[in-house]
Amino acid sequence: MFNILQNKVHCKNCELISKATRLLNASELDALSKDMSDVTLSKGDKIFVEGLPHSHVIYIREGFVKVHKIGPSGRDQILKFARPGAFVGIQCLFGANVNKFSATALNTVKACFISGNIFKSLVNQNAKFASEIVTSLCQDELSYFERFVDLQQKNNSGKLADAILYFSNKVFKSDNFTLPLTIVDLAALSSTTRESITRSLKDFKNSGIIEMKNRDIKILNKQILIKISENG
Amino acid sequence: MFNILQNKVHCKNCELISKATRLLNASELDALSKDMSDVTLSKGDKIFVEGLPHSHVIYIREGFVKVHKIGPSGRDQILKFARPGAFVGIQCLFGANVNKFSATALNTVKACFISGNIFKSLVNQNAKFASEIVTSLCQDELSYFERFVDLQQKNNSGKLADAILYFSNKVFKSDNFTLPLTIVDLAALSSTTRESITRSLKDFKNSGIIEMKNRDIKILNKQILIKISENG
DNA sequence: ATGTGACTGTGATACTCGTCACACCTATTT
DNA sequence: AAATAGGTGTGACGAGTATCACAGTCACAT
Repeated sequence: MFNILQNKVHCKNCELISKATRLLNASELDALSKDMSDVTLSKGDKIFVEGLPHSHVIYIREGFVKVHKIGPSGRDQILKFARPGAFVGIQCLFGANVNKFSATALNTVKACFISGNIFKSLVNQNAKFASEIVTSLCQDELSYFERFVDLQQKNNSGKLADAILYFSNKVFKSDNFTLPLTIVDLAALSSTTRESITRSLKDFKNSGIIEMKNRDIKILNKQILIKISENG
Repeated sequence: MFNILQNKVHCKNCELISKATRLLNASELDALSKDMSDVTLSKGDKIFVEGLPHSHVIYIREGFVKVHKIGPSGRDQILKFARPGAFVGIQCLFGANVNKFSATALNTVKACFISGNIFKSLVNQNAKFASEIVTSLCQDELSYFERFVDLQQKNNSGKLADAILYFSNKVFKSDNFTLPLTIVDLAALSSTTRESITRSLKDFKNSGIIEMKNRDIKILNKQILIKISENG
């Protein structure tokens, strides 16, 4: 459950300070630090709930967070993952006043809750900080464009291969890792169904492309996985 | 073809100045105005080509622009439309140094080409301007999220209904309008095929939901169209 | 030890939709 | 007048995948 730490560290001494925050001056850092709450969340905790009024921007310091949204058919869809160093909820703060998506902790997460007013005023008074935020929003949106066309056009195997390669290359930087997701999450990420993911995974195992026990994955033939991702 | 006007208007006198640009001070406005080129483009002209190095941010003053991206299967996909008042290419300027999407004029377009360096320096030195840019990026991204889940989960009729309702409600604010798109574009927008759009349109006509001659559309039963969009 | 709930595997079935092939239509060109 | 190109309509077909139903597994609580 939500656990607000008493002895929180001042932002200026935080070793996980973001690139943007580093550009704040002393008084801005003080204001931020005074305002923010340092929180530890457990697996499954909702950080953000779609539809509720927006209140805080969240800075992820540790852990793995899924950012997801309910579609018109009621199926949940993972938009992206937020990992240490990422802000969650900036889009809702500036672009709406309600949460347009949810965010859920996939394991133990340490995060800083920054009230929207403070965050907005920092953007409004410090151009360097704002510029850094612009940069991260832009990078975010570009990768989202990529995903957009990929998910539209690839078949289920291709989408699953993408997901596995994402974890291998971007997250764990290893061919041997433990998925922080359930099969249902994998389906929400790949925009397909639980059953289809099961079947594709079975294909991959039978073809000797991966080994998988519980959520431990070992990639045996990355080249084929890449081919499947490209041709799928 | 590209036609650079000689007698360009100073930005401070432009009646189509953007909300963000209005927040620049006199010297910043001068710098922007001195740098930018005022260009008129014809239908079909490419404003931006995916894969080429990024050079300018484009501000649309008149006309209708499609922003599109080639997917892994080679099919083109429309990410969004840019209309008067919108900047195109900010994401590529800050998030990459090559164009990650294309932009094409759908009719006669008047646009200002602003060199990337100038735009970046404005964001870096004027927090109010930057904040406005952040806001528009955020709004943009939220509407992508919406589209993202919609296109994943709706059937072809639902997606087509969405497209028609978009033009009726957001663009022309009328139930009677001329589509600025070909059927092929409609397919790229709805993330389906030309043939499927033809068939769905035929359904809509046969059911008395719309009338359509060439690209003139008249919505006869908007309620049903909304139902199709919601249930599709 | 028994129940409960979250998660996963799998078979049968139906249906949407993408693909291919071809015809047609309107401009514009030569 | 013929040729070419871009855009559109339509029929037949099959692959891919969503859906449904049910069974099995595991962890945890009572």
